[in-house]
Amino acid sequence: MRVSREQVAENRRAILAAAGRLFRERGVEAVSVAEVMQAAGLTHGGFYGYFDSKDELVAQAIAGALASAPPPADLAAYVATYLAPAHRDDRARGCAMAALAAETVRAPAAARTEMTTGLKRQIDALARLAPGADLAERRRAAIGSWAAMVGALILARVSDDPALSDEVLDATRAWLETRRQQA
Amino acid sequence: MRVSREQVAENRRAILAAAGRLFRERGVEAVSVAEVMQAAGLTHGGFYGYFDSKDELVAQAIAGALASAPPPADLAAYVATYLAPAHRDDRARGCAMAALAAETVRAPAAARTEMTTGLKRQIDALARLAPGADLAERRRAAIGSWAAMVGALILARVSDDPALSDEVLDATRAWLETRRQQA
DNA sequence: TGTACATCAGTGAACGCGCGTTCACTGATGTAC
DNA sequence: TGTACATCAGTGAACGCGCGTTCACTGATGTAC
Repeated sequence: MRVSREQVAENRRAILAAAGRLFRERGVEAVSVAEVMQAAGLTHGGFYGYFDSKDELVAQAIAGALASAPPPADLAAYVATYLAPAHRDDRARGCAMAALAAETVRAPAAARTEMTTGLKRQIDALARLAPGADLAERRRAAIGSWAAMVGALILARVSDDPALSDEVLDATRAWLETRRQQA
Repeated sequence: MRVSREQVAENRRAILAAAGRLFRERGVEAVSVAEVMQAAGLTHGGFYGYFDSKDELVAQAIAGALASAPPPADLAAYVATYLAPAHRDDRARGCAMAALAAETVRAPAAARTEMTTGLKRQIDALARLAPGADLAERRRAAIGSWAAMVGALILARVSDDPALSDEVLDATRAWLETRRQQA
């Protein structure tokens, strides 16, 4: 049954949102096209009216998830929120780069390109907030801090020892804090 | 055809080594049991004489790959080697934590436990080398630095812009360097 | 040490299953008059 | 504005394929004498 143009636009949004959530939570390979469509309230057969392939969905879902992340405004607050247990425990709505960058290394070109675009945007945004005498120093601090944040979130998530997991978040936050105050 | 006890031990080693390489290079889900066995010079049917399941192989391959990594001796040299283009470009023989931690988040319990063990060992080793007034401060520096190293390697690998990829490695290395000199 | 036989590591066909993708069909939407 | 028909988004069965896993069989190894 044909649906209205508005419904088509809405369905497309629902598919991308469901894919963004499911991919972040369970990984791209572990989520089927049928699951994404069901989560969007549709059946799997209609998928190819929206996307040419699962690979195309992956690239667009990554782009959407990265673009929808709130940009950093205050550095200390951003770090505290990013390295919080609540973020660690909410993969489905959390940082798409921490959730998917490692597996995107082996993904088709389009997905890697979207991830690279998101990385550039994030570095630029953080460089505007980072301490430092000149742009080069602020950019270096932005890259180092962002690498530490992404790395810490991944390590905290993989740890099956809750105390170690919390320690990774707390220690990295404190370590970034003292670093920022020294600069 | 039955083979000697020495050959059995050798085959087991070959399977684990092949799995460690292939999993790091292409990810656990993208590598089949048959591929691992072929890379080890065997046929897939014999696999279940060595392991109960693919999940068990994954856990043991992760443990082996993490244990076989050379422990850090000199901090500056270790960071330089870890954040070098050669390491970024050699996933198959590189750091198993950078290659597999993110997807191990959703892996069966045994794999996560092995990854956690490797993480603890690495933090302890780095804490012995890190600068700091007391153990707590050295441990904080070890965790923050390790998170930055793992994060930077992942981000450098996912970037399809070679200049950005190099910059992520260089900037993180320089940033860790100045940090260490301040402490 | 040599022989006879039991053991068991390795082989490759086969299994059930879920995947990405295709397609004939349905019926509500959009449009021409 | 109302009607008739063309369009096309959505459905669900079906496809070919590769996966993890099983199993009957083979033949070299290991052992008992």
